[in-house]
Order: sequence, then C-alpha cells, then structure tokens
Amino acid sequence: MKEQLQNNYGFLFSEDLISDILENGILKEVKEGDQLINFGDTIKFMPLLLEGALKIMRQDNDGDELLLYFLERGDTCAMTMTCCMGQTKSEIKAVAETDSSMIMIPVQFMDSWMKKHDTWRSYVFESYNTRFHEMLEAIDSLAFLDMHGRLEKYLRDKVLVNKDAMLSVTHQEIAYDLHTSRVVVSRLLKALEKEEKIKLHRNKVEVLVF
DNA sequence: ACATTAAGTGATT
DNA sequence: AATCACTTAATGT
Repeated sequence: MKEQLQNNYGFLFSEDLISDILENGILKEVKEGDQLINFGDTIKFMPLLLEGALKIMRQDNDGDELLLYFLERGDTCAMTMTCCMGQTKSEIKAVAETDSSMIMIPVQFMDSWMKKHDTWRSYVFESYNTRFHEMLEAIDSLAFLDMHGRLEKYLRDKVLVNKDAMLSVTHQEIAYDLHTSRVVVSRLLKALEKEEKIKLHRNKVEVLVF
C-alpha cells in the first residue's frame, strides 16, 4: 500500500500528507462489478484510486441509469467533496468497472487536511476541476452527439480504462449504460463492424481502431 | 435434446 | 431512435 501510494501520488503529495494517509486510510480492494456507492448513501469515505477503474452513474426516478464517466488511478470522487461539506446524500452510484484497489479516507480528515497540507488542497481543487470537465464532456455527448457518436465515445473510454481492446460486455449492458435499448445498440454495433472499426463476438466486443 | 440467454432483423411509430 | 415481434445462434444442463 505504501509503494502504490508513493507510485501514484508521490509526486503530488508531501511526505507529511502521505504518512497521514497511511495512518488513517483504509485499503479497500473490490472486484469487477462490486457496488461501492449507491444513490442516497451517506458518504463516509473519500476514495483514492490506486489501481483499476470505477464507473460513475446517475440514476433517474424510475431507477434507470446513465453512465457519467470513469474514474481511474490517481482520481478521486468529486461527489464526496461536495458531500462532506454539506452532509448531503450521494446523487450518484459507483460500481467497479475492473478489479480495483483504493485507499478510503474518512471524510472527517478533509477539513483539517485542507488547512494542514498544501499539496492536499491543490489536489482536491485540481481533481474537482477535472471532474467538472468530465461532467461537461458527458453533457456535451448527451446534447450534441447522436447515438452513433455516443457509442463510439463509450467504446473508446471503455478501452482506455480497461486497457484492453477486447471488451467483455453484452449489447444489453451497453444499452443500460447509454440509456437506450438493446436493439439500437445491436444495430449500431453491426454498422461499426461493417466499417471494420470493431469485431463482434458473443459477450464481447473487440475494438479495432480509435 | 432441451432450455436459456445473447444477438440479428424487418416492420412500425 | 424506440418498440414489437420474431428468428437465429451460442451456451449451459
């Protein structure tokens, strides 16, 4: 845990901060598909991703879901930051996209560390900023891209976080993430296969270009 | 061999 | 782009 923290955050965090993290953080390892945070949960920990990726989703009143963005190593969750200030409940859901490990920092340290550690404050502001940009990207993709474009972006992102062009995913799962129907996904994927951008297998999509 | 689940397709809105 | 209705293909028991 020490080494992983050094490797991923060593260049960002001061020695003091790293020892504070090691002292108070809890190492958590999750498997692909594990749910970390659900809609309405009270957030007690702030995750620092060491390895793997999480997918962050929004949920509507009927329980329908929509993927917002992926978190990777070096990232943290912006939702936790707003939550620990106002004691609000989570408005997002976090699921492990791949097997992941992270350090869970109890939120009560947020406040004092902001004052105590310059490097922590910068990190928090910095990641708040990048999260905000990811959010804008998600909005852009909803507002300005058609399904075809959204699907391509989805596949691109998914290949990036999985570090593997062979995606283990069904058409139905993609449909849930993009909040559309399986039939539409199947058709668009078929079209992409004809363009020779991807190759289709059962339960798998192989991304050839991007 | 049969049931189940994933994926492909035409037609309609 | 969504939905329906149906077919075909792959996989598990």
